[in-house]
Amino acid sequence: MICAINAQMNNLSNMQLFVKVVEEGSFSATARYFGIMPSSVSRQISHLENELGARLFHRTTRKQSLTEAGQIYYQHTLRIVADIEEAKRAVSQLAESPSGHLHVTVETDFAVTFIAPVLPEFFIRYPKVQVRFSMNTDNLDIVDNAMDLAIRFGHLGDSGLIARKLAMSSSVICASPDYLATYGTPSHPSQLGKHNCLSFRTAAGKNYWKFNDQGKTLDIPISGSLNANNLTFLKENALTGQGIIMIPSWMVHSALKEKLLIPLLEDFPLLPSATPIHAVFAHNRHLAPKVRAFVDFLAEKLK
Amino acid sequence: MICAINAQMNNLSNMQLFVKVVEEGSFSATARYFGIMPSSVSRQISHLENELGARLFHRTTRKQSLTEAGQIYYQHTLRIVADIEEAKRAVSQLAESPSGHLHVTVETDFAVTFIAPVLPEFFIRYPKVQVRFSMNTDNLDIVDNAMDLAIRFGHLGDSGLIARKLAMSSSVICASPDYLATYGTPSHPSQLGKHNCLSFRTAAGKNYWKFNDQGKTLDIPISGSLNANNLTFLKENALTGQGIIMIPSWMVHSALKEKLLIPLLEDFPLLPSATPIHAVFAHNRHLAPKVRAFVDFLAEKLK
DNA sequence: TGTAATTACGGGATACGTAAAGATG
DNA sequence: CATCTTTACGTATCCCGTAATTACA
Repeated sequence: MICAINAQMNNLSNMQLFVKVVEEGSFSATARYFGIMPSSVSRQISHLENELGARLFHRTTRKQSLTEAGQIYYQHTLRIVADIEEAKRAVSQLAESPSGHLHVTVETDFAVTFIAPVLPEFFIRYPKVQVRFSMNTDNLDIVDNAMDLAIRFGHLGDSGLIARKLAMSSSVICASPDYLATYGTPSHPSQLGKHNCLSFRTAAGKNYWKFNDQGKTLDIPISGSLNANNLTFLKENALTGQGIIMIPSWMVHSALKEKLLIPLLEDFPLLPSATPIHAVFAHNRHLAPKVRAFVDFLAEKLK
Repeated sequence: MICAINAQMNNLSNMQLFVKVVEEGSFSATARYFGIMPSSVSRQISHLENELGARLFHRTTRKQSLTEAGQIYYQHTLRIVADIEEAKRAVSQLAESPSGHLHVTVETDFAVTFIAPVLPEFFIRYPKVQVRFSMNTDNLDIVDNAMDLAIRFGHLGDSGLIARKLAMSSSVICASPDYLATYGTPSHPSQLGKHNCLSFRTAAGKNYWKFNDQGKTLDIPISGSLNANNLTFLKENALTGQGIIMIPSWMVHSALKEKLLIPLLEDFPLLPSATPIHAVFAHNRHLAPKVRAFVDFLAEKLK
């Protein structure tokens, strides 16, 4: 069967057809315009008339004119068809170039450390995107909160979501020179039990630090005077000599360099050796360009 | 809008479905509302997303929220759906009760004699109908001139049109007493050739008057000083004694009664004995109530 | 475990194009 | 006679509902 361009003209709404017939003043001309058979035009107009319960055209085989009902319907449909086109255009624009509002949920420290520095470049590259960050200690549900993107540490609780690895985050054990001068420097993980360990509280609530001691796994129970769910807060307390912390390296990069914090137990690698950082988003099909652009951008910058 | 039973939901546009899903916040609830399967809702939304090239909902199997594209689309479609309903309503109203403008083409004299006297009652009965008369000597093309109704004498040239007989019109031969006193009273059709016959000119241009002479048909060629395409004009000339006219009885009803005109050759019936008067309109299906009302009204009044 | 969304699948309604008929200028 | 609308008809397509699957509370 030969059917011009598209298999089914079903998508071409009766209304669009009707408007075109009015403008062309001919069924045949309209059929040629859309690349369909005149019989289809005739049937679709008839169908429309049946639905409305009113004749739209006075017509013979050679010419036609609008009935009053047809005139009224045309006034309405002309606007409707234009509005439909406009609605498609508005949505498709979002689907074509990165633009619109991008909602991201991310842990504060990661945002401050990694995202903030590169955001200016992102905005220059994608001026039509506006980013709204939600920084929460607990993982926000992507669907509940209409988030386009989440940046998650470690293993992913979300299933059915697309995850793209942005970077690996390795942690380090460290303390301030003050603290070490006062309480001593541990030379083996087992000595941590006697120290004041400032621990980070995830939603899961981890109470152990794991080490690799020459192939053996050491599970060291941690205790201390301070437990918090904010890395910056932990770091500040370590800097003031409150105790020993395990913290992502990137959080203390400059502090280590400036000897404000001293790395500990470097012969006993932490387990897992590194934790992945993922960008998590809801779907692969029809992924909004704004999301793709941001994820690609972060992946590039964190490479 | 309750659509429950209907076999095919094809008419239910994707847009209406989308709007309902947004309002309900659930695919299943929407399916229940429309009386269709949840799988249909899922597929139709997916189809819509494919057409638009953008995801409309963030969703898991339990809940959903609008994407930015979805929000924008919703703003548009909400209005569009309302406009579609309004367009249907506007047209259907015309299709339900007699209302709107009714365009009628009719011969002047018939309108003056028969229609004008009963119009007040018509307007009382159908106050929402406005009638616009086009009085032309030649038959107006119904389609070309977007006429809803034509009132036609004699045999119908229009084919493919619906005709409803309103009345039979019989004609009469007559002249003024003055004329007859001056030129004599014909006692047989054959004598008409010697008289001044004022003839009516139809589009066809009839040059004969036909009589039934005891079973035999007489074709009498007509000639005279006056030929016109207006019955009132002919009648006025007859009244002033200009000649003999053949004219519909109803045109001269009172003139005959008041002896201002005298019937002639009453023993020789005219052929055809009576001419039908038809209401002619373009279609039977979806006949607009305003048209049906007017035709029924005329048929009732001319009964 | 119960409910919601998705996907595969089969049957039936739908809508297309072809073709023929009717109408018109 | 060329062109336009309409209708009949056969077939390809689409869409629905059923049912199985996966995900989530």
